[in-house]
Amino acid sequence: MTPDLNLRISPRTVQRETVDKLRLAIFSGLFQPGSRLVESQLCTQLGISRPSLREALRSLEAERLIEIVPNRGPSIPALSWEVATAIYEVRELLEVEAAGRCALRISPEQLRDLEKSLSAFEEAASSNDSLAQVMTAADFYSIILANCGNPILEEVHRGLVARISFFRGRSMSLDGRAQSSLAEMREIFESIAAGDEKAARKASKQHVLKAKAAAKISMDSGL
Amino acid sequence: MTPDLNLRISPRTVQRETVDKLRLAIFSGLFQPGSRLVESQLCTQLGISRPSLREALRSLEAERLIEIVPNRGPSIPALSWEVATAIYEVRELLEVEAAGRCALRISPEQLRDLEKSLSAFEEAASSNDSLAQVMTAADFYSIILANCGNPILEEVHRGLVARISFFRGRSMSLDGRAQSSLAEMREIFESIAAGDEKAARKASKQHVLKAKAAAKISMDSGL
DNA sequence: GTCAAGCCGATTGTCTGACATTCTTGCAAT
DNA sequence: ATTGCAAGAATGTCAGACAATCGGCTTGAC
Repeated sequence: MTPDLNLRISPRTVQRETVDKLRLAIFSGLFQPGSRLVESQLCTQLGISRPSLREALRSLEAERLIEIVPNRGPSIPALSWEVATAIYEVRELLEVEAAGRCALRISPEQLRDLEKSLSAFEEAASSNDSLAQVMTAADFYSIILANCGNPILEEVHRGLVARISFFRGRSMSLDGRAQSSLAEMREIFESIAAGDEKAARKASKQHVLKAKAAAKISMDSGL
Repeated sequence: MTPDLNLRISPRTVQRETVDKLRLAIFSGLFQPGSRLVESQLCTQLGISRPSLREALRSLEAERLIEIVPNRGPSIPALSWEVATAIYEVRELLEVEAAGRCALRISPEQLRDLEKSLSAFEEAASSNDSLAQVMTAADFYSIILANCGNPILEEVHRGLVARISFFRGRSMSLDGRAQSSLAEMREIFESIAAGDEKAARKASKQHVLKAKAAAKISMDSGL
C-alpha cells in the first residue's frame, strides 16, 4: 500500500487564484445578495480574460456560492430563511457527529491548536471586528472537523458553512452574540479535551441551535 | 410570503448539456477510474468548442466527479477505500435522517410513487441489467430524500451518491446483492408507509451498512 | 546493458477577437 | 397606465493563437 503522498505542488493558475479571490470577496460581503456580477466588469477588475473568469464562475456556481441563469449571467443568491434553516439543520447533523468523533480521537498537539484557536476567538470576541470573529470561529470549527477522522464530513461541512457566511457575519454583530458564542465554544472545547463524546455532541448541538436562532434574529431585524 | 414559483424556463445551454452528458458517461462507467480526459478528444466527440468544454469540466471538478491537476488536465479520480468509507459514513448519517423524517411527513401520493419505484427496482433486480438496477434504486432513494423536508439534505446526498456510483454498479452485480438489497428497501418502504420513524431509521441504517459491505467485497475481489 | 540527460511532440493554460442571441431599458403610441 | 417596439448592453459560443509544461523517446556516457 503506497502512502501516495500528496507531494505534488499545485501551480497557482489564474483560475484557482480567481476562484479564491471571488470566494473571499463573497465571504467578506463585498457583493450584496441578489446583486448581479457582470463579466466584463469583473474581468477588468481582476485583470483576467473572459474565458478564465467564466471557468472560475462555473466552479463557484457548482459550490452554490453564485447562481448562473442562462442569458442573465451570474449573481449572488439571496438566501431564503427556509434554505438557511435547512443548511443549519444539516450543519447540526454533521457538526454534532464531528465533535463527538473528535472527542474520541484528537491528538494532544491538535488539542493545543484547538485551544489556541479558542483564545484567538476570545480576543476577537472582545473587539468589534466581526470579520475577525467569523474567521477565528471558522478556524475553531475547521480544527474540529479536520480531526473527526472523516475527510468527507469536513468537506461537506465546509461547503455548507460557506453558504451561510453571510449570516455569520451579521449575527456576530448582534449584541452579546460573540460572548455567548465564546461560552458555547469553550464548552465544546472542554468536552473534547475531556474526551467526553456525549458532552461534546450535546454542546455542539446547543451551539448550532443558538447560532441558528441568532441568525434568525439578525435576519428578521435586518430585513 | 410569495411562493416564488420556479417558473423560469431554463434554456438548455451547451454548457449544461455537456455537464449532463459527461456526468452520465461517468455514472455509466464509460471512463475508467484514473483515466485521463483529453480536452481535444472530448471536444470533437461532443462537437463543442474548447472554452465550452472547459467550463463544463470546471463544474464537474467542483462536484468532485473529476480531478483537474494543473498542466496535466482532467482525469477520473480513483476512489480509495478510505474515501469511499468516509462517503458511506456520511451517506449513512444523511440517509438515516432523511428516512426518519420522511416517515413522518410523506404524502399519500408520494408514498404511492415510492411504492412504484420499489416495484420498478424489483423488476430490475430479477433481470441482469445492473445499470437499470442502479437507476431504479436511485429513484427510490431520491423520492425519500425529496420528501424529507430538507432540500439541502437532498442536495448533499445526491452529490455523495454520485461519487460512489462506480461502486454501486459493481456491487449490484454481486451474487444475490440485488435481491438482498430489495429486501432491505422493502423494509424501509414499509416502515415509512407505517409512519414509524424509528423503524425507518433502523432499516435505512442497516441498508447503508450492507451496501458498504457489498462495496468492500466488490472492491477487494475486483482489484 | 543500464542509467541519466536532453530534446520533441502533445497537451494544457490563457488570451484576443468576433458574432449571434437574449435580456433590459427607455420611449413612443394607444 | 399599459402595451409594443427599438437600441444598447450582456451573455453564449466559437475559432484561432501562443507560451508553458509534461511525458516519452532518443541519445550518449559509463
